[in-house]
Amino acid sequence: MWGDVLKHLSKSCDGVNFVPMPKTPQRDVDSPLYKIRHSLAHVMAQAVLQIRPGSKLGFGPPVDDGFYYDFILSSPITEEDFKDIEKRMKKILAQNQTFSYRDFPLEKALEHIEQMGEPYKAQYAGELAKREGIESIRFYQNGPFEDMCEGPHVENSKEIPKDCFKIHSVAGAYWRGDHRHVMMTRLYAWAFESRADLKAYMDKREEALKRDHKKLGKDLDIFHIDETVGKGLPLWLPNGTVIRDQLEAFMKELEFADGYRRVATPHITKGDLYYQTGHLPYYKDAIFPPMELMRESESGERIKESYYLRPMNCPHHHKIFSSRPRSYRELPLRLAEYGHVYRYEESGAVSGLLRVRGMCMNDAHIYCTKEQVKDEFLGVMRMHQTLYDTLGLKDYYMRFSTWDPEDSKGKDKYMDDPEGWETAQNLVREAMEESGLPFEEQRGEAAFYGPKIDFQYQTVTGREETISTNQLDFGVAAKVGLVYKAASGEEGHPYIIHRAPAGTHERFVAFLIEHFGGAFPLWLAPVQVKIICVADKYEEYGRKLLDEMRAWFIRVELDTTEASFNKKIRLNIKRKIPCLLILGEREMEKKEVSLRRYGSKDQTSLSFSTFLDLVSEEIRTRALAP
RNA sequence: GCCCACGUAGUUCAGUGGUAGAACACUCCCUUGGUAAGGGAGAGGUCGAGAGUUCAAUUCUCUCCGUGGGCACCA
Repeated sequence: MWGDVLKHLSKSCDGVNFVPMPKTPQRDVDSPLYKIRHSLAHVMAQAVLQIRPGSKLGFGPPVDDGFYYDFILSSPITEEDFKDIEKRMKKILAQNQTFSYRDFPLEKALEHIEQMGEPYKAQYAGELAKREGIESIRFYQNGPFEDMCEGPHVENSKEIPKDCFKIHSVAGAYWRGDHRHVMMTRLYAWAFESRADLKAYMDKREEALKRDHKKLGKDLDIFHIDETVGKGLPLWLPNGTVIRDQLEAFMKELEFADGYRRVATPHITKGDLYYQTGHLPYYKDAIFPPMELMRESESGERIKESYYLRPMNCPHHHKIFSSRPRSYRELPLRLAEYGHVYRYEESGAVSGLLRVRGMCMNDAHIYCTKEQVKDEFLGVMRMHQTLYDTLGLKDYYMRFSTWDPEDSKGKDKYMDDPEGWETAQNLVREAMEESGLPFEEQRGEAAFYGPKIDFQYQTVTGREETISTNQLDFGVAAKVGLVYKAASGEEGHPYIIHRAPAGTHERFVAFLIEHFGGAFPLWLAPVQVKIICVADKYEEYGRKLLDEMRAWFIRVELDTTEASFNKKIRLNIKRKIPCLLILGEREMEKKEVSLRRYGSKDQTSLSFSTFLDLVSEEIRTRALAP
């Protein structure tokens, strides 16, 4: 049996059929759809100015499913106004307005925008004017509406179907995406090339929302968030705990096979640790306020001790590394822990299981030499591959998150060591290029201590989140004083890989719920087998099978409710249980079971022993489907 | 934290300036049933919390808490 387990592990680590999706398709600005969306944004602005004269304009670009426009409104707009705005937009479209543009040389453009009385546009124009290579600014006109805009647009509003768009939400958004600026009102609309496309999109969306982990989490009794416990502090119900435990068991196997060593560390720590590691300044906004205890020293002095709920596991693991002198012979040292961490996320950021304040992370730190970095980094990528392949996760892309020294918002966001950044980023880039894995670089998304590969996934509502991460830390070891004795006899600081292929249980399970629509593969399903008897008199046979399956650690239940047979079938299908076993006269006589798999209306009869073999094998191999 | 919306039974939702209703779930009784709702009865709500307006507030106003969608944030 052990041989089997190990065979399975090594097998699943072979081969590269890792085919992540590219990020959202690049926008083709010359496509009809782009022009339609962009033009509709101008039309919407025109309509909004009709009902809210004196409002000022921000930006109004196309987005993946439509467009938006930002305004400083003369008086608020609510959902009740959407119909009116749409009606006015349709009227405008019917006027067959021509979209035409003029290019003004800079000086004239600035003068012109001043006359238009659009302070935000004027501010942006002023910035454009200072940029190199810009000699003129374009203004688009349709009907009475003029907007500073690069285009392109449709030639005439009659090209836009009157029923291909729908305003769907109003939201606040900071001017230029910066929270230090004024908050504008953003109107979002969906827009497509035709009514049929719009309808298809809306139907698909409605269908997707049925998979929302918050809805399914409640329907399937996976987790509960109780406001008396606290915002963002989910309680895992028995069903959800099964999923966590199975996932955790899988990761522990993978980590064992790759030579990780497990550790266990406390959830709290004295503040001194964070002062030593220098984490505190970077995290102070996201940390729960410390617990403060007073104790008395021998001399009667009152001494204050502060304990923090840890926002990350790294410093604890670093202390394990430094608990005694280390030799290069011990590297790479891989310390793994499914560790609980607590972060005081801002109230507006907390959402379902996706952004929480208490979470459990599939964490590990690999301490290694510079020469070992590439191999170790790729080893982690392979572990991701095994996990993702096993779960059938495909719709993600890999983001190479690098630092941006020019980031005006985050001057203090990164460690100040340009050379270190350069080296670390090159190591990651080389490793990734060697592996042939596709990735997209994004500046300004790095961790404070180094570059990383983030696995970006979309929720059913279209929000992008990181589910897994693989980070190369080049600087903390020196800062914290982590050293090893090199072969030369000199001391060196290890590179540290921080990695979490299964992210946090909270977010990862949220994605799995949505990915599987709540119909989990057998190995993850909270209840794997449900026995339904046609009549009470077969329950004894059912109980016998139940006991036998339990002995094999199969999660099985016997339906003893008094509901009608039909109703039992219905309720158990609604719970998305993978295997329903129907027992009656026929089955009992022949020592058989009738099996109905989730998602199929058909059923097959087979001997109980065959069923047991098949189910066990399916669970053991963590198969996605029978 | 900011913008908008929302908060009524376990769940999904209806409703009202004169202190509430449906369906499903739950409990009990009848039904002993072969593949997605058998029949009946019952129980269940400080209408998120607090304050204000009013003779009277679940309903109107304000504050807080929570939820959803955005924005910002995301070690």
